Amino acid sequence: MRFVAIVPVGGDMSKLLISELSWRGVVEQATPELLEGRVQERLVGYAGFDPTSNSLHLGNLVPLLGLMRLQRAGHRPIVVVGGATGLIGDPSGKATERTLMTLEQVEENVTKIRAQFDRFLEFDGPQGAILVNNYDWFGHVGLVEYLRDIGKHFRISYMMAKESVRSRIEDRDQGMSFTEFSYMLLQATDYLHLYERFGCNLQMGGNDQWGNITAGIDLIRRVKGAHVHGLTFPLLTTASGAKFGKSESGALWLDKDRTSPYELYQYLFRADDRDVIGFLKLFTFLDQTQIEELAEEQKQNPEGRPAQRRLAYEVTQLVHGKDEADSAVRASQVLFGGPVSGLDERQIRSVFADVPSTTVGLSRLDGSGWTLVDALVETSLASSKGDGRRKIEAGGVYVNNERIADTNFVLTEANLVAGSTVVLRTGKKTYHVIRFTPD
RNA sequence: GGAGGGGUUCCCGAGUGGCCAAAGGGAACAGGCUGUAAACCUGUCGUCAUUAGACUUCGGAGGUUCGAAUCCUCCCCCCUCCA
Repeated sequence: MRFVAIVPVGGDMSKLLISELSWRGVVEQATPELLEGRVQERLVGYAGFDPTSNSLHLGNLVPLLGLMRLQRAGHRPIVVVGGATGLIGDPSGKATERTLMTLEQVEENVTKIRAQFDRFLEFDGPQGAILVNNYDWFGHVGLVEYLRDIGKHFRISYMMAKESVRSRIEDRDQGMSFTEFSYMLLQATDYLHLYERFGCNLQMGGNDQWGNITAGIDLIRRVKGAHVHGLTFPLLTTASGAKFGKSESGALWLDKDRTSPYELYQYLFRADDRDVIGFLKLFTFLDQTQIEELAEEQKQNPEGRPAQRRLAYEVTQLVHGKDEADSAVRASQVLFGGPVSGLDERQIRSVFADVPSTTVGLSRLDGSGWTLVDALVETSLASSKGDGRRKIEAGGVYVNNERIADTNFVLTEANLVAGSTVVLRTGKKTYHVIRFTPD
């Protein structure tokens, strides 16, 4: 991998880490000894990822970067994929009971997610990251055994007092199943297990995880008499109140087949001025000086978006690598740079790689041609013909970056750029490339 | 098991026989302004249809009625209290 861990020795290690995380605004809550830099031993820190989908998403990058920073500071990261907990469903931060996923779904998601960690963490060497699936230790535990060994350590009043439980019980028409109520026990057990097996002494997670994390800390104290630590990250919202990491088309995934590098780049490129510096601290490895310089540049030249530009590039590179990041930049330059009609074959190709695209047979343009409305629907730029027509009427549809106001517009060979391509756009920034192949 | 309250269009939430494709808000989408920003303003927001209009929708299945999201029957699910 790309980096070499700094390996200082001694009690300052955790102090360095915590001060690094602090100036970046990564710490929402932490246990006092950790926060005050009084932890002497090397940290073995874990973060859990429940397989609620077949890919990690942008939001997962926060704990993931937490693990990366931990490792770079000379500590040891553990990734827990929640093959078991994913079957139960974490009520934390959820207003409503969730439908259970099937075992097959979870297994499939676990497989896909596991593979995504490779590019972020160093798994080799004595301080190498460890990846485990909690189904490995939950899959065969019997209920009676579990209730005796773990359940006995939890008082109902303690569990009821947790925010995740209380808010649901208090809600007049929500309530909560025993299944979800039990979730915190499972997560606490994870921590205990990792403590016993790997000497794990830190759990990190989003701030909604605080209750689950402290449940684990308390369990370990009771069972082992040991003192371990916890840390939570702030939950991100954007300045305008939207959830971070959700675009109009849903979550931004780290899997390039679900969210292309170009889309990821564009999402970050559009970050609010008020958010962008915070995001740079949170999502990049740029140091304090570099970020201050960018903040200054941003102030001088907001329309140049130097901070957003850098943020988008850094994150895209982190997630997809340098080549993908470069081509996302190129595609953006081409599409937002001016008229598309003058594009040559090479530029077109660089755009293809990343921008959402559709390939259709050239014969679609034969005869009476392909109506623009139909093309919008087929490329998902419009959700229905009515929607497509409305967008055209409102002046929000462009063919090769030229506004089309006629709802009856028909695409023909005359609209091809570089002999094979039509660039559709709705609104200011949603592009879709159609490639026509001989058939 | 008993009593009561609920399930409405993406979300919240009004609607208790026709004036309901269904108020209001949010989200979202499009336009304007701009910096591919924010804020603000405007429009749209079930499907098809250029229009007229047609069709599908209010947990599910039946039924009453000229006509049902609204009434009746059965079923499913959720909440609260009692046992």
